[in-house]
Amino acid sequence: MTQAKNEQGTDHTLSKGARSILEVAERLFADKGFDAVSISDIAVQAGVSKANIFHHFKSKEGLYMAVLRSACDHSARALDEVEGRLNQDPRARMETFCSLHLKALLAHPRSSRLIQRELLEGATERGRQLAEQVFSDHFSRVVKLVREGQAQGFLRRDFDPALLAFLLVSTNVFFFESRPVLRHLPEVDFADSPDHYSQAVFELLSRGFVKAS
Amino acid sequence: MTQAKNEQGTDHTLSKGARSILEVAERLFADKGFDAVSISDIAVQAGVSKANIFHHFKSKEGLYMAVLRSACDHSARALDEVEGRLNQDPRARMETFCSLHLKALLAHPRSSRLIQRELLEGATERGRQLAEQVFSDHFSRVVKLVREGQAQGFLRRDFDPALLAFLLVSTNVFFFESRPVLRHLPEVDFADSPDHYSQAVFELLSRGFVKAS
DNA sequence: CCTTCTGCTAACCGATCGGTTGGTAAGCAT
DNA sequence: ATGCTTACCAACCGATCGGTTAGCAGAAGG
Repeated sequence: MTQAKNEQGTDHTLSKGARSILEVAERLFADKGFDAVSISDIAVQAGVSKANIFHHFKSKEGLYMAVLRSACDHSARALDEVEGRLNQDPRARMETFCSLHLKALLAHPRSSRLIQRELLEGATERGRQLAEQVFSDHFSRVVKLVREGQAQGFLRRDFDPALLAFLLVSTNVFFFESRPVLRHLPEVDFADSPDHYSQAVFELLSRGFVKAS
Repeated sequence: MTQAKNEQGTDHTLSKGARSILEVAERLFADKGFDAVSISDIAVQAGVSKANIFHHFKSKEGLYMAVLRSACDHSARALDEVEGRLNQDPRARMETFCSLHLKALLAHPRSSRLIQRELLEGATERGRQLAEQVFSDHFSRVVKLVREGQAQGFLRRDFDPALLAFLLVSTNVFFFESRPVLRHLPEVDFADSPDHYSQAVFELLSRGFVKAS
């Protein structure tokens, strides 16, 4: 089951029909969730017959898992790319990591939503462990980054690195997650400027909110 | 449509059957989502006939909205209680607010999950504006709290109060949301000690992660 | 005693669900 | 030409979906 993919992530070993099924399925599953999407929906929007979907994927769950796997791949590759672009200054490393991580979330909203939904779903097994693996993979990298910052003396050493890592990830993920709501809030003006948000969060986290004594 | 509820939140104007329908529906909807739960499921687990559900609620969506409304009520009342217990010291006010807010999330996981799920669902209308209203209501209170802290001189004044409010809420919500995953992460030891987590987050946020120069 | 209302149910409805069957058409190697 | 595989589809299947109908038991009120 090795998959040959080009730089866009499209698999050219798949037929045109199979590819359009995957694309449509990703969109619908990400937007509405597993149960709210029917095979007929996907078939109609992909311009193929319903039976053809079962020709390419063994079941609805199989199709969903294929979509989820592809989303996890995207997510992992996006993070690889982020790490590749990290420069050497320890302070800037963390800052650019956060900024780019948020950008990656926003650039692939469907993948992000799919993974996030799967994490939220406690009752069903389905692909939770897949999503958990992606999450913990990302998380470990952030923890590593924080530890390096502490080792190099840029950061205080008297806090749990996992805690800071969790704060960084959570603010990014929750920002992504709640953006539609944030837009309606009169107090919030950063909903549509993720760059500004990233920078402001980092500034606030780094110096703290307490008035210097 | 006035509802008489006692201090436990159970509505004694409802018959025994109707109450068990609501309880079961809340559990199932919170655990599995709207589409993954059938009326038959609810009927069987509530020990009533399927038709009886439609006798008490006009449709599946109607039942769901009733459940969601009750969850929003719970959530709002929990927050009221939190605010009632706030003491006067401006620093302690914020800290206890965060701690109690997280406690409230964890104490009513079903309500929290229902609202969160609704916020995540962009494609369907259903009860999103209800959930959004609850969210923005909570959020406004936190913003107010931060503003007071700034006015009283405890906090720095050179950051956006909405931003700090968002950080506080997001860390709590995301902690609640990702706890099942956090338990599996080797780096994390605060997954099952929310008190310790609250206190550590507050400490980190207040002083910042940067080494004092 | 009779009516009315409430809580409740068995049986049923059309629609849609995920999935299967039997088949066609095209490509490709032998 | 033949045989095998892949891509694809119309028609169909049993099950289950949300929702309706018709009616029963019992309490309330006149």
